[in-house]
Amino acid sequence: MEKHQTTIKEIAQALNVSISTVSRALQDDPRIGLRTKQRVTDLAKSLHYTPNPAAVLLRKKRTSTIGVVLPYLKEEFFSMAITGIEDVISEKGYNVFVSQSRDSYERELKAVKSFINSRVDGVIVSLSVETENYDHFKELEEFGIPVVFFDRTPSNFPAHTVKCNVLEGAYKIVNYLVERGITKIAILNGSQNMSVCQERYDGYASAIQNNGLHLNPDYVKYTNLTKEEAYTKTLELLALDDKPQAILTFNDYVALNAMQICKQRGLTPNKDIYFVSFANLPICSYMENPPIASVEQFAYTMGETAAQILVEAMNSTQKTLSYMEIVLSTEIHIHD
Amino acid sequence: MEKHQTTIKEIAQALNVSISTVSRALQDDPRIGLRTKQRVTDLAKSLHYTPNPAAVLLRKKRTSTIGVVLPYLKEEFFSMAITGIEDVISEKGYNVFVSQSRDSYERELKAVKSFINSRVDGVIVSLSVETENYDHFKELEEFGIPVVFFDRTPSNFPAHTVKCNVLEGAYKIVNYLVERGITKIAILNGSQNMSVCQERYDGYASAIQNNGLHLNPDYVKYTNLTKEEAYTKTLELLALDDKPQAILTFNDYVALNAMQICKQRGLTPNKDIYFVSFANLPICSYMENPPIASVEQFAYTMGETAAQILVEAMNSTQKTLSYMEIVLSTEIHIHD
DNA sequence: TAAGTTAATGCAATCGTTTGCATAATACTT
DNA sequence: AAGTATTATGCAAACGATTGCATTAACTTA
Repeated sequence: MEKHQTTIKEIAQALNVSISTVSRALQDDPRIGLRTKQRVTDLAKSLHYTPNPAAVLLRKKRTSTIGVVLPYLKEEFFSMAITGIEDVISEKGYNVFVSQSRDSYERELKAVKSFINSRVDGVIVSLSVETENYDHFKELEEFGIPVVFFDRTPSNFPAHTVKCNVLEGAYKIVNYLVERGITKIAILNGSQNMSVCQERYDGYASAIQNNGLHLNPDYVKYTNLTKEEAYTKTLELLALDDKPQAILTFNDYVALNAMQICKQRGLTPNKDIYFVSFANLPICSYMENPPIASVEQFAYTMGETAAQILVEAMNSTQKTLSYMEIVLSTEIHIHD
Repeated sequence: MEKHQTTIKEIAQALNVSISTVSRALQDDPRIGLRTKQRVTDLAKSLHYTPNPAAVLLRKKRTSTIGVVLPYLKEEFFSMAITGIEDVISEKGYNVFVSQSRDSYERELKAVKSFINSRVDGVIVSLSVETENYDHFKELEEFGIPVVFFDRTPSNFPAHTVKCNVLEGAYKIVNYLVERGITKIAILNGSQNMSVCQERYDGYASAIQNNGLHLNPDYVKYTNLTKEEAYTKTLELLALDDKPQAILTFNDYVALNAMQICKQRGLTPNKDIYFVSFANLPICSYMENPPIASVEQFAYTMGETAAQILVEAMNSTQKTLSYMEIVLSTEIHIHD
């Protein structure tokens, strides 16, 4: 295997100039004469010269690579965010490493460690459900690698963050239900330790209370985002004497699973029991009875924004003491 | 920014030994005494030493990184394949770069070029619909970078490939329909220039003919996999005087789009007109009326297999003259 | 105890670039 | 024509690791 790759040295020898001249010519350094520059670039092109990234890194200490860790690639929300990140980052000449935590703390940790080993210039993260310890991100900072969190952001940990105004979204969507005369509303949330879940709950709770309704603790469920828990918690809700008329779910995937179990119990989702959800993913447009309303979270924009902040952070030479916290506003989509 | 990172040299100075001793100690070279080895590894650990990948690469000429280019991350088929690739490859100590072509030849080309620049050790590809020219893969080979294709493999281009026995799958699923008494079967295929599409057609055609049925050219449609073409070609089928009773689609996404337009025309999919499809993606389990049968393609296994072949190819020193062509057998799932 | 082994460590070149500091070549003044 | 800018190039030392070869220290053994 191992085919030969042209080096700057060979170009120098072939042209009978020094290595530094070639290097400078290729960088369009004004010190190099036009004729020489021309000869160098011509030869480089014809030999398919490509600078050895290792050598460049060794000097420049930049890999022009960023790492992204997120729960699941297969969730449209994340793959759309990736696309946003890619579009911004690749335009700036960076490469992207993507790693899935599959909602496991262990895997997230491993991914971050491996990003440190490969000396990425920056990292974008959306936390796994399990993550409660943030030491691996502290370690990144110790290595001088900036980090930006999006959507699933840490709580009580200072960092650049990008998220949606989940509180407002939850508030608005509950309001919408109440306006339609639906008053018994449950919430099938994510894990308690995720700040987005806290905010969802807060929005939900204040909408309930501002409408003079009773905040029923039986209506509040948390899940670890697995299909199993979506099932059991939904069944718990259905088993209540005073069944809820509607369920606000953490996201469309939780909604899908909850709806599936409802069907199995003979209930027609969004007829017998309403669902409202977060994300508004394209897959929902294929559903027979999709959630009647959802909070759009602008995954692509989130990715873009996170990437922009990261690029800034990577380019600023001095250590940042202040962090950016971007909150994008949400939008409610009615599906009927 | 730029925090300091421990080097082998610093460890050497601190311990008053030579750089080479430290290097060897860390590699557990038998030449180094046990006491020294212990002191070195201890100090390395306490200083959070991590070898500089650039320096290692410069000597070893291996990045321990592979690149993956595929159409869409958001398609479950591909994200499952990625997971298979990741599992194999990360166990062998490699990192994975993922890039989406979004079914554009341009983007695929760019991704491959950037993989060359960053000197990945190997590449796994599933072609974009548009790709008809394979020069960028030839270039990879010129750089000594092995390539493995999966699922969407090139035609008339010698290479390592992993795919399913699409022909057999198509044959079996058409047979299944015929057994159920359905004889007017159309095919809504992908692009003509993809070999998997050719095979789908061949399986379809021979099943039709072996059952003594008429191979109606009006029933054969090709699409570029966009939603729009799924719509228009489905409408063309619906507009025929002799409407098909069932449609075999390229994959579940095409099926979803085709079914959507049927609904818009007042037809209930899988009641008024049957669908059978390829892939058998998890999302289909959430559908009201999913395709009545589908050909399972084992995305995860494909990813795993492709990764294994790549690892082998990367480790073999001499240039391979023969290529592996793995054909996984398919399985038919009946959904009613 | 001198000679011969063996075990442990060090030297220095190398990988392909970049870059600060010379130096050489040319052009510009007067 | 000699002195001074100006422009174009080259030298050589980094960057952080690996590795073939040389060297030193320690241990046997007769």
